[in-house]
Amino acid sequence: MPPLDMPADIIGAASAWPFEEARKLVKRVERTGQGSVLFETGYGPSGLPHIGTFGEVARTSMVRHAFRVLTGDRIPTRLVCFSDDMDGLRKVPDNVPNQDLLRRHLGRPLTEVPDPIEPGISFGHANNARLRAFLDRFGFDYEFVSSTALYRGGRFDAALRLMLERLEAVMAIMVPSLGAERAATYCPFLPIHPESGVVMQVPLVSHDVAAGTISWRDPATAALFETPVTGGHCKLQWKPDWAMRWHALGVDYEMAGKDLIDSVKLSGQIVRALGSEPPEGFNYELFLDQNGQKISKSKGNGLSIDDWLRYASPESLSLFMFQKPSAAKRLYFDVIPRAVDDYLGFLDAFPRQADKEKLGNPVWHVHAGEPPAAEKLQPEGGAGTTLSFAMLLNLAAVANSEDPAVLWAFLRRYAPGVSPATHPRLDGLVGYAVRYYRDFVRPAKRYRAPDDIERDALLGLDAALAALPEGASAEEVQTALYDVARPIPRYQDFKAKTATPERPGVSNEWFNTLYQVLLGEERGPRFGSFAVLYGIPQTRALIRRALDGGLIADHVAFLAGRGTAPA
RNA sequence: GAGCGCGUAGCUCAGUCGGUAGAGCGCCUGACUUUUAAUCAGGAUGUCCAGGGUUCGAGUCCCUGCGCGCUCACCA
Repeated sequence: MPPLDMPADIIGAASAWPFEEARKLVKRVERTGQGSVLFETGYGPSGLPHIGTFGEVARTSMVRHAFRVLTGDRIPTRLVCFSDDMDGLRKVPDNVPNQDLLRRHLGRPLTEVPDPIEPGISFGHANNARLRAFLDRFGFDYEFVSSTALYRGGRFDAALRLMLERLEAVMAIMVPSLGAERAATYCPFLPIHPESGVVMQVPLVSHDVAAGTISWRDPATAALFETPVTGGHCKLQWKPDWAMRWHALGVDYEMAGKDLIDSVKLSGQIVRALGSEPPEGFNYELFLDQNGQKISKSKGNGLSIDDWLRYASPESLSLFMFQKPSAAKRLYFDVIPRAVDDYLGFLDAFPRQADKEKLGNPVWHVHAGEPPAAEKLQPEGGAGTTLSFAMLLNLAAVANSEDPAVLWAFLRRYAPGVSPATHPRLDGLVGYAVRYYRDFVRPAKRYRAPDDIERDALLGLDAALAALPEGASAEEVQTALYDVARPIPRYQDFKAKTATPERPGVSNEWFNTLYQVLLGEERGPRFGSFAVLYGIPQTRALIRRALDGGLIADHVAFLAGRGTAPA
């Protein structure tokens, strides 16, 4: 991290939430005198990483960076992404193949269940690898930690023996939080069955602190087992597990969703019973879908991480995560363009801002204090401006093209000399806009068949286009358009500004016909400009496809290919 | 039952330390165009949920209430 060239009082007064969070840690360090700080995020590898996983790592990284700035980077920090991969497989996920295979392994640790996709590797390990690839894709600085590896490697042994020693205290914390039925059988230790390998949820028969063992009975056979709590022979129940981990690793900071408020409370009490201080942290609000429902993987509502990254940059998602973690936010497709344009706007403003504002600017947090320069378009004789994503989406619709090169042709008209080489991030935006067009705009198109009058008019237009000289300008095409329609009574407009009885104007209906029949839209671009950029021969081909019914047939096929019915 | 979040323009939402209410979209007018909507300039729009309190001053802080929604109470 490069040194931050800002006065200490400005940094000290920074009020963005990552700074507020980091100050809790500064106080903690002052109180305890500790020489380093550990951040943790948790992950359950029973499924693929999701957008909440990203949010938690991104937000924790922002707090970590703020802490480093507040302390001048004098206190070493680490971020651990902890995978709870020794957890037993509770139910077979609906969205994976080989359901039978998984069903045979129900109850066993995820790292003992074969992966339904990749042979020769466990479900837990496979999902761990997916998580790491996912995090690496964003360039997060983290250390991956496997629960299974630590349990089996003995890293938790001392903490596990301590918990056994303080079992009464732990029970006293947990039991009141449980229903009567569960309380009667609750035990924080979950022995791994030595024969079946299943993570057993059984009542405690007895325990031996000196030996470090628990005794329990197999409910199926009534056989009595004595199992060491150490060495990976036992796992802990969720809340004691969290607490034990905090204690054993010395976790100083972990945030969690508000659904875990009670868990944080109980785990905090347990970690105190083990003689450690619970980590700092806060509870962020959950994400909702378009209708205000909680996003859940099983329901498949809301937005997946892949959905977002198909249409927008990781930075824009990072910005979304930065903004108001304490408010429940709706997370669905429509918020993407807004997030992208907010991001571009903040990036644009950053160089103009004073230090104090910079520390409050989301891009400072998104880019760990070093936001890149905004890519601007410089029209001839004009000031540079940042092209908004909203405008690019319009352009993609206007260009009626899934080809980024066509959009670049539009952009060069505005600012000659620009290219993907000079504006690589803008090129990324162009790619996103094109995809958005393909996935949202194009499916909504409704092509209309021309009637006889329209058919004649289109034939006339085709002939007029054919008669244009090579390299005709947009204006010449536009003029040709008017001249084709002017003699046709349906399109004559005698109320137009410049209309005379001899030379009537041309009504909007003519253009609307072109949009509806040729582009499948109710509105469209200035047609002269469109035809030139799209290409005169291509436009003529488009007209022919409209006349022979090809456009409608193509669109039906396109929709069928996507599995959607025509609009 | 317990714990939260939200309520601001037609819609979606910002609003930092308490100091004359903002953005985007939409809408209206105009520029450009031979009259259409990539663009540009300008404009209109508010019971800041309600009531009370603190204050010289409250969208903002405190209390109460109303409405909408979420989470937890089995597991993680």
